[in-house]
Amino acid sequence: MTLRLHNSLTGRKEEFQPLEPGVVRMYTCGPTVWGPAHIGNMRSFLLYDLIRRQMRLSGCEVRHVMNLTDVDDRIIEQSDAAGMVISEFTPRWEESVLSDLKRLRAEPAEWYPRATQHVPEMIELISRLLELGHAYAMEGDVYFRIDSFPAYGALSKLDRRGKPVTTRVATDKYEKESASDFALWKAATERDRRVGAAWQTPFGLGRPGWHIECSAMASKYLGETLDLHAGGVDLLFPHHENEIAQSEAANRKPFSRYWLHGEHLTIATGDKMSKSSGNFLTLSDLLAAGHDPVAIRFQLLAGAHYRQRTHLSDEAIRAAAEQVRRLRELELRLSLLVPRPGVDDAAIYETALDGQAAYREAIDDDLNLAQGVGQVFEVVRQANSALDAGRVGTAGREAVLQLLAAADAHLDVLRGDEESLDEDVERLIEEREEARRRRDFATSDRIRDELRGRGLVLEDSREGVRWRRVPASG
RNA sequence: GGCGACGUAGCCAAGUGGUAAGGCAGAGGUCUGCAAAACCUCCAUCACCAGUUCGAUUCUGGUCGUCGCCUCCA
Repeated sequence: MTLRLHNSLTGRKEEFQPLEPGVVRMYTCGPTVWGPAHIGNMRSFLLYDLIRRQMRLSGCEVRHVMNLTDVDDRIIEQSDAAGMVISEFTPRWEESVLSDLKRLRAEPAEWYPRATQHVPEMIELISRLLELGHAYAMEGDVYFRIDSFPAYGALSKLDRRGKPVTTRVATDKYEKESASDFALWKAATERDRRVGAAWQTPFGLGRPGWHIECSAMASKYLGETLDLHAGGVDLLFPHHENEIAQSEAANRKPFSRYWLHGEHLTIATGDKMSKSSGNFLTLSDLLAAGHDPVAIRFQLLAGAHYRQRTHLSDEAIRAAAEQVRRLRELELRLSLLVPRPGVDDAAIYETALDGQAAYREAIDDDLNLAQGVGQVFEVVRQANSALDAGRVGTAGREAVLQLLAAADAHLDVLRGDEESLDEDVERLIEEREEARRRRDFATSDRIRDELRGRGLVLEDSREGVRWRRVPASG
């Protein structure tokens, strides 16, 4: 069974094969760095993480570009308001996004190119479009001529003939040939110059339009045809549609063979999270509320299929944390197990193998991690049951551990952050063990309650006492 | 107005033409000095209506509801 992905271009699930066997070229739309990324952005970025992990697991070398848009209207506004040039303003937010990604254990992309560092590539691309008649200059702006590209609309399936042409015209300064022509290059304003967002080019002093950076940087790092391009659904139109138009008009080659679009994370009411409207949560907000980043990762990745709209609630994140705990708990039990020689563990062995197959199938079916995780937990329950009954041997243990590892290759939640206990806490735990040996349960219970108040739960097991952190309380 | 998606138990959620995975929460048990953990049991007829079908949650049509895109946005 091979990976099948839902391709937005065709609206169907298709088998994924990279153009060059063994190498996957993927471009994913990153953030505009004018403020903190919100947790909905993170959902998309974790989708990219899931894709690249699966590609690597299937034996491919991954070449992954995620752009950082570091020049746009809001960046210019904010920089100007802060009395800065944009190159002083954006680094802080770049760092903020990259740090969030790290906390959520996203594998780093191979490249994080910045728009402002690729102006020459954009100039070249725009020049080619001008030469080929796909673009025209007008009073310092350069527009893409949509009528010159008949395939326009193939991705978004928008029928542009019937489209109302009102709003767009009103917001643009100059007359365009057609209302839906979009800007490749924008003449610099006074403010653009003031904040360092203006470049000297053959078409005049100006700055890039929104879409051109992706076309220019994608081909620079990955070539003219990508295997896969991903982004949030809100980018499908016009951003991705325009990328296709620019790239294919210039290169006369397909721009990307597969398009993946991740659904939105909504706010609790079901409405879209949006930076500009202010109704959004950041990773920092959730961490401040006491949530574990690993639980957030689990929920964003496996809480729902990526093409399903969903929202994060405290309850959902707590449920995810509990699932993570159960996975870790099982792994620990298995690792501590000393199998009895000759034990018959055929049942759990078979169950684990079936689970592995089911898990793999779920992932192959358009990265259905939510379903895959369901399969894993079916095995988790049975493995715990078999452990209770003493019916796990070496083969069974290995098979279950393999399943956990297979899932964790996507989830990446088993490994905990290294944590140690304060000395006085260690001493208290030791004292309690002493008391228990004396069967002085009053003392031992008092110590346990004391530690519970400090956010530590103790578990007595055959292998000794274990501890774990929980929200501190009484 | 145009295009589109979704509506499954308290919550998160998978899925299929033949009477609905998994997780969290909850209830009752087993185990335990007591707990915790683990396990066992219980907990939905899939928004509504009509149609197709031997049979629909899954297909078709309609109704209601929620949301998205069409304009900067993962």
